[in-house]
Amino acid sequence: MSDLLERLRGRGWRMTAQRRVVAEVLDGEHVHLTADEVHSRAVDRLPEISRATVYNTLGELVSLGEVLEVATDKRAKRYDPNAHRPHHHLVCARCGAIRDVHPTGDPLADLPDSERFGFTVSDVEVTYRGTCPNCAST
Amino acid sequence: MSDLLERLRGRGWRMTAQRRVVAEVLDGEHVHLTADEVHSRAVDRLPEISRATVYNTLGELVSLGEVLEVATDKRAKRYDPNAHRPHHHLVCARCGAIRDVHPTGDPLADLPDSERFGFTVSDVEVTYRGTCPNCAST
DNA sequence: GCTTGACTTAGACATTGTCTATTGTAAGAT
DNA sequence: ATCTTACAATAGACAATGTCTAAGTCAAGC
Ligand SMILES: [Mn+2]
Ligand SMILES: [Mn+2]
Ligand SMILES: [Zn+2]
Ligand SMILES: [Zn+2]
Repeated sequence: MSDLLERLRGRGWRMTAQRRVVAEVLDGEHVHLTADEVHSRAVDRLPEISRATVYNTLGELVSLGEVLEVATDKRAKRYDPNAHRPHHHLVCARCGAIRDVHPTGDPLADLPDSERFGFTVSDVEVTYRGTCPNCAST
Repeated sequence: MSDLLERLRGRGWRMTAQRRVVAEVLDGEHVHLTADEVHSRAVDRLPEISRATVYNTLGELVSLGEVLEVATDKRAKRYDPNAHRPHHHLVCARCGAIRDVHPTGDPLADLPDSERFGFTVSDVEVTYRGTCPNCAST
């Protein structure tokens, strides 16, 4: 992920302070941030960055396939910089904590043709829900 | 599903015209409606019903386990009256069409203990994405 | 038929996301 | 180094979705 900026430059991305900051925020320890969380962390480094730019940049990163949009939260979209290693998510229903998980087996193979209704199925998103150890102990 | 109203009455639900209309809308052929779609269909039958009541009633039905909230759409929550037969969803990325599907196998069994991080996992939501036959042919 | 606590309502407010007109600037050309 | 210009950033309006409150209404038990 540290070469994200290089890859983007190679793709003809114009490098600006704002885009660099958004990429750096995504590259940090916090995965699965909402757009607003990305914005507030970006503001810490570049106070004048606007909300619109954060939304634009996130949208571009998604289009480029460098970041995934995940719908684990029923309120806001979350942005996942871990776009290159397929995985799914485990979410605490109480506090919202999110972990990447790697289930065995291929969920796509579990959908027989008779259940595809003529669709061309290209992707599966699996969300496990439960209670995290922290929330269980309180 | 036609005895939904009976079940609710049995649970001490006070029966009002508004709640009856919301239940009737959910009971119709249209599954997976957004709150606003439920409201607009409810208004056809009971013009003075308010948005707040629709949101309240949907929330109550979810709490009672009679309706499911599904996050197939990254914009608005969708409400699924098919709460009593476990299933997952197949979504057209182009037009948003949603189908109920019944994959083989149990996705919960595919998540080994080592990938549960101490969570108590109680539920799995699987969303298959692709292109519906209608959208593919145009 | 009353009474009463639960229900509904209008509309303000909050959150999340999109769009536009204007201003600014990264990067190639000179 | 400076110039040029197409692309990017900005403020803020607007849109869509969801939540809350204070006041009025009514279903259901007596
Ligand atoms: Mn992830
Ligand atoms: Mn369904
Ligand atoms: Zn938790
Ligand atoms: Zn379609």
